[in-house]
Amino acid sequence: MRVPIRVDYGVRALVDLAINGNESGPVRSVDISKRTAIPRAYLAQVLHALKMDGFVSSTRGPSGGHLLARRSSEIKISDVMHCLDGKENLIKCFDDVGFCCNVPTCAQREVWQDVEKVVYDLLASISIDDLVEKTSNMTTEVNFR
Amino acid sequence: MRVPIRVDYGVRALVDLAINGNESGPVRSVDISKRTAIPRAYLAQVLHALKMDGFVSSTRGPSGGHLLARRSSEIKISDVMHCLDGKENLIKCFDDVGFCCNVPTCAQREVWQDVEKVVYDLLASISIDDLVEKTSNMTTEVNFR
DNA sequence: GGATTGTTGACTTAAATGCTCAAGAAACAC
DNA sequence: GTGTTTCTTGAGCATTTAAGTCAACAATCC
Repeated sequence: MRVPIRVDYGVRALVDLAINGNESGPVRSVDISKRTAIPRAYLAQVLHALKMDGFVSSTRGPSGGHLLARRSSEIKISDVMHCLDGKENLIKCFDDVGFCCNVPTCAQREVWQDVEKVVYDLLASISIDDLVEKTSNMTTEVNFR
Repeated sequence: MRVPIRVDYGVRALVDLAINGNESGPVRSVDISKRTAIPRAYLAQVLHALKMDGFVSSTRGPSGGHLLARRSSEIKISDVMHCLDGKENLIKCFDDVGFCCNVPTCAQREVWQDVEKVVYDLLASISIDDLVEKTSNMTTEVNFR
């Protein structure tokens, strides 16, 4: 069980946008890439996906770039997960009828559904803003060393 | 994020062993395969992995087969998960230092660790025996229709 | 010896993942 | 207009992983 790095990239990009965007105008994806160490071209794809789901807005041309389209406190990590990890389920037999559940009694189906729920509930309790806060605390600690 | 079907196979096989094994002697993997709809050859691999981690025992030859090596109430789903989903982490940067955390401030690392914990805690609260119970309830319901 | 069962390793296929590249399209400056 | 800058979009690529098959082998029992 593994979370695709692309989801982590998405979260990182949004946190970066929350910190460096807004007042000072759009943020170039190249700059995000430099700060977050996410490969340029790949980040472009991630940002585009985030745009399609309404998390960020973008403008082209000089002084163009990306901005958060919602308040950072209103973007939950579960939303980002859903956007970037696809709409597929934790295990195939959820949607693919007859894949594994051609067996009349399948008790563990419910287990996997519970796992999915527990993960999404946890991620729904954390917003981009929460991570911004945490990041700024970490930075402070570093400065005080 | 997806749970490998092999983990589900493992759980199903163990539930089948708990139901059909024990008193009546070892259970042939072919029989498990027929009842659970798990491909024969693949099931053999799964059973072997389960044996290596001490969940089942096996004997060869005629009237050979597999048996639970522990009580079904003492096998947690989290154990099976650990056995069959490998010892890798939810996201690469956990172990692979410098993979994504070359950035000094990485707040979401902790988030992914929490997700991992929450999943394992849930799976640790469910035993093979719990699933046997649930299965027998399901079967009863079917019979009463 | 012969049938039966698990063991083991090699192999195949298909899909997903992470990533690059290049041609395009909008926006802005001149 | 031209040119530069930025995002957009689709194609393509390399690697890994998952799921599964197969065949030779080893142990066990009759």
